[in-house]
Amino acid sequence: MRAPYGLDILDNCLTCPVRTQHLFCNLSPQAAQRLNEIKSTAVYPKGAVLFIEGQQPRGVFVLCVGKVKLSTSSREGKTIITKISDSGDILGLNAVVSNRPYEVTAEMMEPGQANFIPRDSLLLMLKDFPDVAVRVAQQLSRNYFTAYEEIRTLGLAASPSEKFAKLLLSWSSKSTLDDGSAQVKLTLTHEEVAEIIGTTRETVSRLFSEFKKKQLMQMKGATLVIRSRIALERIVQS
Amino acid sequence: MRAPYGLDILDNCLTCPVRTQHLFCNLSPQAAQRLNEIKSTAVYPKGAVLFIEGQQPRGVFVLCVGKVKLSTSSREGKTIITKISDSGDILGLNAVVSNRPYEVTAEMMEPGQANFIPRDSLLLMLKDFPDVAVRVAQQLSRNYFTAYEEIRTLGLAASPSEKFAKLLLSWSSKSTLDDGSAQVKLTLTHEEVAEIIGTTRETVSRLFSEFKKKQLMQMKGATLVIRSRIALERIVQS
DNA sequence: AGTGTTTAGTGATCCAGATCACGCACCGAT
DNA sequence: ATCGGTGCGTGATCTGGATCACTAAACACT
Repeated sequence: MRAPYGLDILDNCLTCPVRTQHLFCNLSPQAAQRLNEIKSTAVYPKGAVLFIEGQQPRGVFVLCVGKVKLSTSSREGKTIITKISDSGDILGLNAVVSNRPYEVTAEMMEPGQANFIPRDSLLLMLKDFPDVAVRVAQQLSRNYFTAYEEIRTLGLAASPSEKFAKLLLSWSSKSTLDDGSAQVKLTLTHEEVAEIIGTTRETVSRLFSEFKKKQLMQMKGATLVIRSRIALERIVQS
Repeated sequence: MRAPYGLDILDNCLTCPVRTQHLFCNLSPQAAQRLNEIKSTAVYPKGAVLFIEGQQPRGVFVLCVGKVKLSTSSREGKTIITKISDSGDILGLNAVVSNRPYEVTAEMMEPGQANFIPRDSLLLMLKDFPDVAVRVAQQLSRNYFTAYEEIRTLGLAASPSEKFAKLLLSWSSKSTLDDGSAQVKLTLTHEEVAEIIGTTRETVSRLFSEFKKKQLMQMKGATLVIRSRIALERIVQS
């Protein structure tokens, strides 16, 4: 991990891995300049809450360092985690653009850093800089796409096993070796995994055992080793 | 229903009920002009398919007349209906903006009419007209919002009864009388309702009986009469 | 009117996964 | 060491809805 201090958006753009088409990269110099004027940077401890479901949108957060858990809860206390964001992600964009309450709660899962852009400034920018507006539209439609994936998983994938397999695949896709195996640092509790795939803690425990027994995966300390993606894909079937 | 022929986007804007903040209304004259140049209008019979899940996006459809069923299917043939669109809705926008395959299949549920705007023309417009880009961004974030609602329903609402109650509420909200009752023309089969709330046809049948017995609703021919929203809201609880 | 086709209602069975109820391992604090 | 807290593993039970298998309407089309 890079030094979390002293980054501005442009630096971050340059240093962030992969994100070449990041929302705020390769903008016109004027837009980039403006962006750096209106943003402010802050450091957050683990457990810090950036915003809460239902709040009026104050602005967007551009995550530089750390992981963020996005979740929604029902009145009865059931919670689902809809996404784990990491560096480069834009949080709260939909709420800001549509001027509706934040639809999720965003909580830091580890210490990190984020740039904050106030709502009004961002909206003004959209009007002044067409390139930014187009970027924002693209980002929104990407968000929509992942939301749709979620809907498919929740609505079509029948069994918890299927959803679990899907989750493992999504994890491993970020770091798959040439031989089809992958290693992922597991930072979530069983409880949290349950909230992602919409089942209970106990079922997740049993899924872990089951998948280990079936040689689909194994644990090395806190590292999850996935044997073969192909076998998992056979389980998913959707 | 108005005469389905001879409408152009601007006419439609003027004649469409409610939609004052419709995507293509109140644009700058130049933008409106351009829009009318690039759009083309067509009439579709019942059952016509505007686009299919997985296809490369050709463009967006602005629905003028008729209802459209948006659905996704899994490989095993299970289908979920994610939305019933009606006049004024923009279909395929996300796919076009993000240049990914259409994420749903769009099928006319009744004869209707739609304007088609080809992908390239639309994307060019976004670059030339910032106001259109902002509108598109807003529309996308609204789409995201409804998708998120869907996620909440699927992920948090436990029982079919709950989801069914939620569905009835969403129907009645469009046409509730002062005394809390509402009448809705039921155009869907039990099968289709099942695909919306993610359960089986049989369960939907039983839900209908159950809700009738509990005095929550009743049928008058093809018209669904909802007694009191309050009772339904008690069932939803989320 | 008659015949095929889609839609609805309902009972009987079955089972995956929720729920409940433990015991145990681990870790940091006193 | 001891103690609380948090997360994990697993058995025993219970149940809501899926599934299967029908019959009965409703409708559509010569």
